[in-house]
Amino acid sequence: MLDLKFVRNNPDVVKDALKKRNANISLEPFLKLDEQWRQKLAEAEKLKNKRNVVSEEIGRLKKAGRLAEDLVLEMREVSAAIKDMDDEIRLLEQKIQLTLLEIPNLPDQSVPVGLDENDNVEVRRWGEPRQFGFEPKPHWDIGEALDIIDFERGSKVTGARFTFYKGAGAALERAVINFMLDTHTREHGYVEVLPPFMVNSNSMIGTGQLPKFAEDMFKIENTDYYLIPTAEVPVTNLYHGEILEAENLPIYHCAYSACFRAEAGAAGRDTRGLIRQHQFNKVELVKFTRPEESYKELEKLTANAEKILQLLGLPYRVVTLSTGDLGFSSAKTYDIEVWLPSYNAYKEISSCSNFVDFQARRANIRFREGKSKPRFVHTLNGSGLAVGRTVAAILENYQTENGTVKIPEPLQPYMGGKTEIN
RNA sequence: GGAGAGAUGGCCGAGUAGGUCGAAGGCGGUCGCCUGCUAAGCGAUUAUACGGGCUAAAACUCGUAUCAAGGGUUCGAAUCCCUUUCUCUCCGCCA
Repeated sequence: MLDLKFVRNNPDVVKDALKKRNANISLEPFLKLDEQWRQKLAEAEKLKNKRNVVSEEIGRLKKAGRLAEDLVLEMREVSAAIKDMDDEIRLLEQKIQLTLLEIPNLPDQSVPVGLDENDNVEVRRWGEPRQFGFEPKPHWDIGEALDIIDFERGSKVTGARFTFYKGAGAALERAVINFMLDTHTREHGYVEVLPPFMVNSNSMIGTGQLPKFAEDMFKIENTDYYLIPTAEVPVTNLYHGEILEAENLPIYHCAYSACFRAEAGAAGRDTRGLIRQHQFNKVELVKFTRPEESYKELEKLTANAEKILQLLGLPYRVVTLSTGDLGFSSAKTYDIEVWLPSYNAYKEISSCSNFVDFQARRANIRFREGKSKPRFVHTLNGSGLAVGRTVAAILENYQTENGTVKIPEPLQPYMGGKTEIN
């Protein structure tokens, strides 16, 4: 959420940002509502002041043993008027709030202006895509042939885009999760959190999934709970409504969770394999920082995620998302894309974003430095990494001509010393 | 699921026969004094949000709101009533 006062005082800056994002939102209704609201508020507050002053007077008179019927009668009417005005004001506030909640974040100056993902800018590459001496197979064929991934039974038991991992497949998934968590906690200084996999709507508003993107999520019937689309939601909201100690910043958390996405509007995309599932595993990195440090921390967070791919020996590239491809809450995002032979392309495996104070304002997460007023922290997060896609990348990049898969060295201790899936 | 108790400021904790309570006291924080240094001590100060005024912006100032959340009674609610949420204790159930 943007600062109400900022939008009021800098409508042109906001309009310009919306244009860069190709967001079709007009600010005019908002500005008009804000004007109305402030006027009504001033009127109501004047009346409330009168009521307070006179009520005090009534108390004084009664104590002195005098009656004050005329004043009581007058105040009865004033109170009724106040009630009506408060109703109007509340209605205006709700409208303003809703508008504000649906305005996306302002892109950072350094974000390339563009229409869509085609305008994303490559920042760097690591590793060389392997030259196969044979026709490489896609991971869904490898997984089925080795009997370690079962797509068909996933569909039978639940539905499309749900999958069973089996035997060495399940073990590999678990190994990747543990390897990532251990690396981030031991090497990169993150404190592990194991969050709830459901959150209430307030938390979803805090990180920006609601009110705009309700159709992307699974809601639990007859409750206010949603399945989390990412651990970002519970972990960022960990400090919802809190004032943090400045000396404790930055706070680094990493978290494993299952992630649930309705994938509304993704029909026909990535229909085969592990790439686009309704449920997948992810290790998430979340940071709370001082405003001055957030962009430096974004670089570090991205590097932490890249490190996993380097250790696993998976080629990747990093791109800066253009204004047209930037997520709703983000001010700047780097996508890390891993090389997938089946796609003959780099495919997103991590998204590292700086939300600046956008989420912090929604979730009311602040910090206090000495005696100064509380300020909003900056929040960041990134996948460190998407586990299913990592497993897919391992299967494809480490496949052998005879259909087996070599296990990357760092994962072998997590697989009981096993070096190959066959 | 049943019965009961509770929710007050950064923290702890007073305050309920409604009235000057944004809220005693303590802790913590900040500033000053004192002390060879540290500790201790003394004094002062210390909520947040929003709106208006004044500003380049602050500071400042005026006002409003906030004692879990929402509603009600009343001229007036931290205090009374209702609903919801959460916490704790006991019982039941359960991995």
